[in-house]
Amino acid sequence: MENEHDVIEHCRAIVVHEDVVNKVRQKMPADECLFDLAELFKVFGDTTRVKILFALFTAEMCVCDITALLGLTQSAVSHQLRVLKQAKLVKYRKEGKMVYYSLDDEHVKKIFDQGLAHISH
Amino acid sequence: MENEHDVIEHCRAIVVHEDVVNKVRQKMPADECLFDLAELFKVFGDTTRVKILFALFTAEMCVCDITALLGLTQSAVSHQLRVLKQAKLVKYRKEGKMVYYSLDDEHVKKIFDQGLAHISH
DNA sequence: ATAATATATGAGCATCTATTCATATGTTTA
DNA sequence: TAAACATATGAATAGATGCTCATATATTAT
Repeated sequence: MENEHDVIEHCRAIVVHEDVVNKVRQKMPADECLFDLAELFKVFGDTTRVKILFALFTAEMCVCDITALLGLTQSAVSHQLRVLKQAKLVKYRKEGKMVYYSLDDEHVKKIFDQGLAHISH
Repeated sequence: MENEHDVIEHCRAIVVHEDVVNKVRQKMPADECLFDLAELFKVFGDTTRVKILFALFTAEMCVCDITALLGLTQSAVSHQLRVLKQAKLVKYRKEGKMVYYSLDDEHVKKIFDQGLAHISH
């Protein structure tokens, strides 16, 4: 009963465990879901954005504050805030000519905590 | 007492909230820690790797199985397994000419669950 | 209205990264 | 030993990404 498998690319696959593959395939979330998840983590995959999010754990900050904190250009910070905004991770509030950013998500902290737990072995 | 602030780059910064910046700076983890965290999330920031990890939630799999499941080349899968291995997210076991990969981390599932919670608003 | 200031944004560039292709390594079978 | 096969890996390439620079927008003060 193991001989009638379809030939699967590159592995000459009389050995592929079709039962395992099928079981796994059933339990996989939809492709779109996995794509969106990767997109979310991509946002977390940059030191500048991680720093901004960590900063916002502590306090709401204006762009100028964040720029001062990180020692980057205002432009660089603004570009990254846009990415965080698009990912719905931060929200903003305008007050005069200043714009105050704050967290807009309850999950980020938990995700970061688990991440920190991983890297400390 | 707000007038004696150092001039901080690009913002003419009589307005920067020095107290806030200082408080935030105190609570920031070490740079190296933030860097490592971003590196970890970078690993999660790719659809192929996310798929591999999700697959391994369900079962241990050989490279051939994973290749069949994802419809990629064996080389592509192998390269990504290396990345996951280096990040200590998967471990492997050799059996004859085949190599079986499985999860090597308790945090990934929790991180992914929180991520999924975020993307479903 | 003009100047000053805070933030946002488009273009360009340098760097990084995921895949492919070719090939190497290591194991099993004939 | 030679052939077949599973996996790993180096080099090359195409596409993505983060920063800088210049400039636009919007608000406040003069």
